[in-house]
Amino acid sequence: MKAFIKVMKALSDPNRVKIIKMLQHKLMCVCEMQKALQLSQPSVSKHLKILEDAGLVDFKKDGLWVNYYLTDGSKSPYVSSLMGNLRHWLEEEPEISEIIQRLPDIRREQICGN
Amino acid sequence: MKAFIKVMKALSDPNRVKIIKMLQHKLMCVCEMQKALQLSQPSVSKHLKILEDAGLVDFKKDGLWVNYYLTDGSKSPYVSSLMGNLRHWLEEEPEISEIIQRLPDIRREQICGN
DNA sequence: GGAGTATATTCCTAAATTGGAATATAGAAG
DNA sequence: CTTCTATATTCCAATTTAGGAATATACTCC
Repeated sequence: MKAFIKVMKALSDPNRVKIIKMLQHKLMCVCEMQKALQLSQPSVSKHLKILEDAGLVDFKKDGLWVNYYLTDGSKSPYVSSLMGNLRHWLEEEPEISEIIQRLPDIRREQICGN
Repeated sequence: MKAFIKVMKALSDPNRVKIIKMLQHKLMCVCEMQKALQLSQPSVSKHLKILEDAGLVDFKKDGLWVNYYLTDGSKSPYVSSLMGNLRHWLEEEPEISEIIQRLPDIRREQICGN
């Protein structure tokens, strides 16, 4: 039950859902998401921790950068099912599609260091 | 997006999930759920309102009783998908199965009026 | 009409959540 | 080892949430 609630809570915040939708398109570092979401860096980090604890995302460090990506959810039926559905869900939502459209213009080299 | 978040939030609380799981077995009135969940009556009513607003449950009045039941979710892909999954999800959770076991002994005639 | 009962709503409190500012950590580069 | 930079953590304020007590509403029965 606790695991299920954790996943639901993780997906109960618009910014976290946006993170999931962005990661469907590419692996991203924290500062790229910060730029895309227009949030403070600590706030993004905290959202990512919640998503990680729920088993929705994982990361690999690459020097100073921390690259986040979606898990396959193989360890949890809740995660795998919801992640599958989220591939097509919300695609038409303006809030989402606008962010996705801007994604190609967000590159870490141009953002970080500010 | 708002509709999606509403559904996720509705399913982010253990007591509300328990309500959903109970309603999979039978239509219930508020005082029966109150007994099963060991919660105050206002608290149960408020949970039910949140579930209703999310499109997960609906009700029919029958005299003084208000009978709640699960919607088919035909108006929302999020609801129909999650409700489908919740048919088999959490069946093995002790928190859930214990409540389900006690369900047959909970009859409104013996409860209400106290 | 009035009394009684099941449910909803209001009001208040405690706890959880979200956000940013400030600070700490980790790794790269000199 | 010092400096710089990307990220994590801590701390605090504002908002939201969950709970119960008190109250209001709706329906039944007389």
